[in-house]
Amino acid sequence: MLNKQSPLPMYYQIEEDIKKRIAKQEFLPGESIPSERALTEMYDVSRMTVRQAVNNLVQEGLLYREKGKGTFIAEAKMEQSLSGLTSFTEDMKRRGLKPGNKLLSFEVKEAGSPLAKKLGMEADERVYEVRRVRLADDVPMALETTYIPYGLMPELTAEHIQQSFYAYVESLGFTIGRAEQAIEAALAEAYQAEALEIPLHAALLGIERLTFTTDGRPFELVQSAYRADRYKFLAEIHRN
Amino acid sequence: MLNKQSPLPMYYQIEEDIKKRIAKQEFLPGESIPSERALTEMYDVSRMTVRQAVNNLVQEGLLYREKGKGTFIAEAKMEQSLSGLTSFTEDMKRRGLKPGNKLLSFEVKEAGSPLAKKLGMEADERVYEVRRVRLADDVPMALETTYIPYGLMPELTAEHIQQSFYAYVESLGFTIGRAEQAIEAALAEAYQAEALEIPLHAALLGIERLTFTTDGRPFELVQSAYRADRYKFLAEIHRN
DNA sequence: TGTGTATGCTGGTATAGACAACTATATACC
DNA sequence: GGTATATAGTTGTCTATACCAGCATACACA
Repeated sequence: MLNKQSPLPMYYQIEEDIKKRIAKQEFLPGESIPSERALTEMYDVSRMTVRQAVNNLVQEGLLYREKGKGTFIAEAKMEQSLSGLTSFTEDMKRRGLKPGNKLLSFEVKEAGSPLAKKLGMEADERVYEVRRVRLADDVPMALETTYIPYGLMPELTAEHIQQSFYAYVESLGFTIGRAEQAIEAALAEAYQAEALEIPLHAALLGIERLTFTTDGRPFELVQSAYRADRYKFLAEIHRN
Repeated sequence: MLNKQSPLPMYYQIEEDIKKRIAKQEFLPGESIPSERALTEMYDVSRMTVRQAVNNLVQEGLLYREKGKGTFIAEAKMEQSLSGLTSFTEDMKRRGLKPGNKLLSFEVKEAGSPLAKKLGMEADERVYEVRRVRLADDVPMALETTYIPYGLMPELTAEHIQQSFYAYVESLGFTIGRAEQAIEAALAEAYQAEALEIPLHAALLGIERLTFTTDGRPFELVQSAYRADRYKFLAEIHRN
């Protein structure tokens, strides 16, 4: 069942196995999974190891515990994990659309005061400014401007951005942690209407995202304007 | 330091103590906290207990770990915890505004097909429908319609809703778990413009929230239209 | 008929110890 | 001066065990 020699920790292998069995409908929503002590015997590990695996799945929302009764499968979610920090590309693929890109500009300029404050840098330091139209099934979906501190990654090229920026960031040894998002509604101005091929004053969904590494340094600020007629923002939140 | 007789678990007391010391700036952002073995001695508990406390704080985003180096304080967040499932009332208080309420209607009616599907019930079952204008500092902020399955809480009154609905739900023995939110932009229609005292075709932020108990049963569907000129939706998301 | 109560299950908390993997620093050597 | 190498400190993983608290059931007793 488990590979004790594997470099993958055993609690992780157990997680994957339980996920697989839920996916195979071996366990059904509302039913309980075997007790922790039973899993201890099944996987031949200690109970603490089982608990580490189960805790992670509870954290993800796949399982829930009830003291004195057992651990149960949660109802299936409406979509494959709404939560989590994803790129436009991942987001569109998940929705079954073909993601596309049209680069409008790629420049390095002085940050200026408001931007510098958000990105935790000095106003006279430089940032990359990348402006793009984002496409879904070849139709304009959003107008997006990304700001990245130049000092953090002086080797960055338009290609890195166009391919997988997050993968590039992680290849530099940063670990992507969390993001703060502000979402608001607005009316399309002339330049937005033109780029997105929509009427003037059509509804837009504006999303501003500030993304941080795990040690709390901001590394990108993204300002997007999505066509309201084609895009809904989906999120999942948990009670503390 | 810790009270070993307390009904509060020791890992929880340790969490609170570390939080307090961060708040007091005894530990500063970017600095490391004492090593797990040091904390083991300080609190006179086992290392696993310390790890349980620290793990929870890492989960909350207050700390982050680096293998082989230590555990560090994360940078302060821009606001007091953006994440988490909160009511309109809590949300407004957090923003420093005085929350208010104007009840438009409180009815029980047949769910009908689309609603029933979302709430996991039959189309001929009944739901509460509560329509309200939400105020902030006495100014209309949002138009809100809430649907609640009648069968789940047949004793519900307008007062429960007006005071603290979530507290009432939990007093019935349900545990509030997670919510799925869809956020979109729209233009104000006539009835919305009137209720919110804004021009026709002004921008609106539409939020639809489906809230579940921990065992996966949906118990409320809320459809809100917020004035875009006065409201931004803030969220925090984490990388998986 | 009902009502305790004992029992055996569940998850929750906590201990003490072990070794692995990773990081930084000091030391010895060339 | 530069480069291995040892070493000590860190978090990561895992074991084996113990007792507590909540829950359901069966059974004895009134």
